Amino acid sequence: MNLKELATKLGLSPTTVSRALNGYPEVNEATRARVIAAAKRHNYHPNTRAIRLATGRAMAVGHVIPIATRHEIVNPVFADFIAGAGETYSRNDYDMILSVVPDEDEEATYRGLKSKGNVDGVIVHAPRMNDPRIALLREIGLPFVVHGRATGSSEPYSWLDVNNRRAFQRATEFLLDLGHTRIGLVNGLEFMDFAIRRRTGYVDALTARGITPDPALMFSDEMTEVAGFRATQAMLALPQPPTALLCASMISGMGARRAVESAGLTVGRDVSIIIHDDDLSYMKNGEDVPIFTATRSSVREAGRLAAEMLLGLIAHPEDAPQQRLLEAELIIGQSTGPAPKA
Amino acid sequence: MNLKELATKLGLSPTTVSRALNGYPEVNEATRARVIAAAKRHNYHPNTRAIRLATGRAMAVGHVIPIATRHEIVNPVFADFIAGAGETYSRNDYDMILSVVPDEDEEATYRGLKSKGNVDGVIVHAPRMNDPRIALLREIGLPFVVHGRATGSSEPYSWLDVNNRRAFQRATEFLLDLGHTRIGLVNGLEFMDFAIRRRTGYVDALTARGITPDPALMFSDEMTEVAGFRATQAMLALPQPPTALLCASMISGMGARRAVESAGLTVGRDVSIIIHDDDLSYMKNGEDVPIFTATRSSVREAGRLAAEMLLGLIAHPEDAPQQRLLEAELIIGQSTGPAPKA
DNA sequence: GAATCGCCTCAAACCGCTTTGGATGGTTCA
DNA sequence: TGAACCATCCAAAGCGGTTTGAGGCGATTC
Repeated sequence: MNLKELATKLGLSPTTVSRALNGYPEVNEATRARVIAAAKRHNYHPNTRAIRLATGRAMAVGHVIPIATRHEIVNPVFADFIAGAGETYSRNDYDMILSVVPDEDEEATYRGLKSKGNVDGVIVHAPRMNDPRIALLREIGLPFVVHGRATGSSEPYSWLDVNNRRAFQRATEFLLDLGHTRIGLVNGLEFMDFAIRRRTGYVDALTARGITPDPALMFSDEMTEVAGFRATQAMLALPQPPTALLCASMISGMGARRAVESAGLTVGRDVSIIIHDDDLSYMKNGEDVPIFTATRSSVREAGRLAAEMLLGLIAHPEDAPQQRLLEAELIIGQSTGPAPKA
Repeated sequence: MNLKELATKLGLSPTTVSRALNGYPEVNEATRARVIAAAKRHNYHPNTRAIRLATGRAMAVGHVIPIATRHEIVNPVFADFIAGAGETYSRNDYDMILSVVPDEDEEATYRGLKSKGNVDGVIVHAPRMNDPRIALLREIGLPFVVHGRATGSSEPYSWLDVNNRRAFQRATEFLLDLGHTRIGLVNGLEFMDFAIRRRTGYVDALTARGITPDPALMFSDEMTEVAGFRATQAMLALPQPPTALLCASMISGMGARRAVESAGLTVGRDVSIIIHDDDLSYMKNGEDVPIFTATRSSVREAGRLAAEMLLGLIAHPEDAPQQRLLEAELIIGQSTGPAPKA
């Protein structure tokens, strides 16, 4: 059933039927009702491809997921971020199209998306320092929202981020208040913007209390279980091992836990651990009582909001770029305690 | 730059330019070369929307990710599966469109996808027993491949699955060979097809050795850390606790580990653990020596293959349904050992 | 009674490509 | 030498909608 058939069946022209269904005012309300009823009865759904060609809009947004060719790692937060964004898109009848591309093909992918016209805008994932994608997207004129920020970009652009610096600063202060002074950092890769900011927060908090950050206590790697394990194991082997750790994610925190326990120590007593918790649906940090003390911010909610920002931008491209900074909560769980007496 | 402009610029008709670019034989090779050169020079990319309307093909496949409204859990294997599938799609110039929908809206989503014509086929995720989606998709005539199988569906359909029964059977046998007789099962939700099959494999192996499966040792829940923890904790509190566990995923295995260790026991000595390892990129089971003994099958590879099957089906809809059963490897890690002497 | 005005409706152009059904001119072959 | 045949190219008709510009028509105004 297409528009023309429906129109003939109703004894109307396609024009009128189209207008009736799309809520244009120049059609009699009685007629409109009749048309809508018929459309429902005949189960008429306008062909998306035709709408897209006619209107020039793609009614779709792109998410380009870069795969680091070296590590081949898909960041697990994508799943939840996308679930959140997807909710927004469904509500607005937008499609979400995902491109999984080796990071060296990213530029070509964005250009293709624009020139072939299959999306109206994109979400930029995993921004790095001085991320070239921002200039690129502005150049080719594709609306975009960055999930995170890109230190080093001068011109304003739209982004949505968690206050990573503040979160790790507060977490560090919390540990300091508990009497810890040897605090280790199990950070993500430090060319990623969020990791840089977290490190800054950590360093700032230490410095503010007169503690000189010790490079031997700062690790930076993929946020995997194994990497968390290795970093922790290395730190625990030091002459002056840390009594507390800041971990970049739930998963690296689990690696840290394994290292602590396989060293015969107990988490929360011998070694305190604070993680950053993205509140992933399949990776809940305990139930009533959180397993880990954590800085928490829902990445799913971030997905929802970022998608809304993007749709807004697409609807009003002339608007100024939007920014939104979310604060993480500091939630107390079972993995932290006072520093052990020396 | 569109086709018509390019044609005028070349002094050719749109027809010829289109044919030249699409490799049709009725065009002089010299002309073709000239056209291709001009297209490159002017950075011409055909408008996807127009192609789609003209050809009637969407050049896109859909992945409908159901969100269980009750738990709101996004299965973490999606990320890797989709990364794998995405590779296949990119190579074939297909778009991947993701719909994240509450499971009660699933049927409407599939129908909409078909009648609005935005995809040429779909991948069905997370099949359950007697899954209604199979009949639905056949009815509406949308090509599909199921990731997994749906016990109870009579008519043939295309699927790609891991031999879950066999994997868990072998894992159980391996534990039996090590002298374990009290073996616990920390399974996924048993309305999911894969969970049913795993349980069958486990039960079969026990029965074959004359051991009656003990309901007190069989748990079924979401595959989360917390669920793994709880199930394990409950079993360890039994008068006759298990000396070995089969866990449905790396994540539930981590919960199990936490429970074992917080009971003051040691994994691999007091309690052996075997997990199923989907070989997720961010959740590697150790490096040289695996952390967990595991049945392993790469879900990313599964994504690649399933996508290939689907594209084949779309290209040749008349072909008979395809099936493919992947075998999981049993890899030995540090989490298993002989049964402790009673 | 003619002119004006709103309200509805329609025919036709258009979006940018593919594809069908010729047209053209040069070759080949009987 | 004329017919059949290629090889090459083009005009035009879609694909299924949206949107512009133009009426038709009954009611109102002067």
